[in-house]
Amino acid sequence: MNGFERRKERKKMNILDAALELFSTDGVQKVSIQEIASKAQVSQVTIYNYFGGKDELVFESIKKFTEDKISQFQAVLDDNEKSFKDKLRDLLRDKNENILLLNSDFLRTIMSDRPEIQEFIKNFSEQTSIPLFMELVKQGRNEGVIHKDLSFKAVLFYLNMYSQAMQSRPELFQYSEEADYRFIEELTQLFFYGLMGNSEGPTETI
Amino acid sequence: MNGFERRKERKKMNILDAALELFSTDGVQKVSIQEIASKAQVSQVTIYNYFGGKDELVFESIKKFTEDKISQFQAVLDDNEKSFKDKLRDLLRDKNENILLLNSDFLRTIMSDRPEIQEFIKNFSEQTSIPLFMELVKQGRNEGVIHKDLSFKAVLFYLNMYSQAMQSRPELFQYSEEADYRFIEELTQLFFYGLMGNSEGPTETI
Amino acid sequence: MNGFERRKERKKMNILDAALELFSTDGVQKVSIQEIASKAQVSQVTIYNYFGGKDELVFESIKKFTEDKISQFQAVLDDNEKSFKDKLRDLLRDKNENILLLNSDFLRTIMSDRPEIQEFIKNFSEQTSIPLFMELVKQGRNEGVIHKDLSFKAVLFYLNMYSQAMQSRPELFQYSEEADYRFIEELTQLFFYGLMGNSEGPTETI
Amino acid sequence: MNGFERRKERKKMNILDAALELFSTDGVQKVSIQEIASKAQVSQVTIYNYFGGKDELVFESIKKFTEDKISQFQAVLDDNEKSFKDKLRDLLRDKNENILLLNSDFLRTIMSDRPEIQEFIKNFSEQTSIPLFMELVKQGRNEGVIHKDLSFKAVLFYLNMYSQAMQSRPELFQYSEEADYRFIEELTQLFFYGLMGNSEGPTETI
DNA sequence: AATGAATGAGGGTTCATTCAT
DNA sequence: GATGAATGAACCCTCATTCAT
Repeated sequence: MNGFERRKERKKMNILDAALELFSTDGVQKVSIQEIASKAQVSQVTIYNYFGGKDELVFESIKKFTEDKISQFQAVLDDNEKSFKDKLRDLLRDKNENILLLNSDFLRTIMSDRPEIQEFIKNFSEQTSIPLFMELVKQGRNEGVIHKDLSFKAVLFYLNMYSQAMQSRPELFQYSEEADYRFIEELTQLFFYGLMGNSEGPTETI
Repeated sequence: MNGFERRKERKKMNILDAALELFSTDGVQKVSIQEIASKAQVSQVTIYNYFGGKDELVFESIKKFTEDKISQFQAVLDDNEKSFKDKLRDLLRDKNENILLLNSDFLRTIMSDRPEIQEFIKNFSEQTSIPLFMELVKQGRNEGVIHKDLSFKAVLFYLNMYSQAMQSRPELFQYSEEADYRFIEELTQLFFYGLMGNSEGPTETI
Repeated sequence: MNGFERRKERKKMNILDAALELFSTDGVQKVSIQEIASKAQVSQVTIYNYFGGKDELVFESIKKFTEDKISQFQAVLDDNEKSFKDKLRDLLRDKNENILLLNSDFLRTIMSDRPEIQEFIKNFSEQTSIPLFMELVKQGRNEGVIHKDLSFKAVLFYLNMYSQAMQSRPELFQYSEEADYRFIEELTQLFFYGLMGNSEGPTETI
Repeated sequence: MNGFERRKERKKMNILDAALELFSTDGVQKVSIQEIASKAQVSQVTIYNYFGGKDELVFESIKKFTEDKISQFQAVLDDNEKSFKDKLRDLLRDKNENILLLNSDFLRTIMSDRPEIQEFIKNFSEQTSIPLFMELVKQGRNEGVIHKDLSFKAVLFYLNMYSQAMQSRPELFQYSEEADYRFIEELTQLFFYGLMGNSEGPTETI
């Protein structure tokens, strides 16, 4: 890749990063191309030259978003030293955003009236995201922390639910000064033992 | 209230209903005053006369939304015949929309850049929604289906999480022809006994 | 029609007049809505409110144009006192614009890529313009100035050709100070006797 | 001219050909530099390097257009074997585009607001086009098919009028399967004998 | 009181043109 | 010398909002 292409690629990334951030924060509809251009420090027209229009830009943003997420995911899974619980903790807590089934707020809003994007997400889930995730669940079963009678589908839904909940209230899970350690412990309890709890002693924190 | 005022009040309600439905479906940004006026069969200007502007209309819509929801909630709670589990089922499954902590997609998007609305939601939660909810949790504890060591805050978060997850995938929980009963049972298991499960037999479906 | 409607109607006419004039002069493509709005002394948006968009405005302009022309045409034809030659002179010379088959430059340019407009023109020609014109040709035949063996179609084409040519060079036909009377006489000769001419004496001027 | 210059010249021609074709078809305003560049398979900037800007490109296109036409014209006139009628037929019918007075639609639209182009056309007409044309008229007079009393100016106008009419409705004059031979004959009649016709028998078709 | 009419501001997009390699 | 990249200006259009009846 020569100098031209490298600079072009970098600019495209700038634009996509700017777009992604603004879209996530304010919603696709509300963000103007002008805003994105300003944030990425390019002219509006450059965005049109690269992406063709707002619709396509949104699409590309989503592609980048999912690819970024999945590679983070992959990185965690690939660490053969870690236990299921460790990996889970990394996935759920440390990453500030996470997509297992790729149905974060951001995506859901967009998908509503964009069939091509729906299609893309569906394919991506089935072909890339879910297979990866199955590996993780297998490990959890082998290590005895996922009940063997639970179907994969149910576990997927459950983990995804937790993942989303944590994303939507990240402040509750970060070990900040104000963090409420007891609260986190309780959620761990709930995660592993449910609402009725178990009679045994305390568990580690996820 | 005389005839004039009653007609005025009815028109206001028409407008709010129309607005709420459109806002929920398409997002606040995307819905134009013209659309709302058409749906409510009034002139655009009438909306301005009644509400002052789009911002105020959004605010009033949210107020109505929360009040509607809370009265549904109240209705369920007030039925002294029902057990905790029954009430929970009604709240989680039967209502197609539910707000415990009032942080549905719809609201979260709007709140982002509207401090007055954030304030309103916060106050409403603290003063109206959460107290109601505490009643429910108490009943659950008394009936032994909520572990007594779990803090109210944790239970609140947990239930809210389930509620949201069910809303985001309503198709998984409706008893339609294609419903996967085993899946629903499993989620019930997860709800009460967590990921590790319990050694006992099956539980009822929530 | 009340005051509201009358004012609205007048504004619509202002806009159509402005549009028509600019379109004729500079071409549809080149004229911006803003220009039309300025000339008609309304806001751009008013144009959108009335006509919906540029395409529709163009269409309405054409409709008005054809209707105006046809009523001028009708007025000439309706005068039962006039001979064929007199009417022809009025049609060809006095009116600065004339449409027999409605294929003036203006229209031809627009029609090229607008099937609905083509359709409209075709229908208008067949149902309104041509029938009127046939009346005129009949009179010409009866008065012996149109050779009886000439088909209607050929005469139509011929007159239309003259009409267009005169429109495209109006300065040659106006009785201005610089007018070249001999030239006009010659064209009359050509009109009635063709390139080879006849052996008889001079004819009147059309 | 060396290899470099020859290649450059060829590129210029490609560009002019592409421009001319697009301008004629879609109008100057509607055609973008990008379109021309694509059709001519060069970069946009090359067009700027060669021609300086769209205005100049339009001008050069017109020059090429007129030169092409006049050399076609010249070719027909130079054939000393052909009679006036034969030449006329070639000019009017066989060539799909023809400019005698150079006032085709294409040119007229452009000229409207471009004084330099108006000037060029005027000069070209007076110095090149019209003198050539006078040759033709002389031949017609000598062969007795143009009445000797008709001024050159009138004949010019007349032929030009026919030429344009034929261009604007080429389908009526092509000897296609659906051609209406009687119609063409009638127009020939009109051409030579005018609206009143002559008493003699039929004439050949032009 | 209620509404049809009117508009300023802003959004997405295209284009002729210049810059920089 | 030729080109991919970049842009200011302008266009069509929509929307929240105000005016005038």
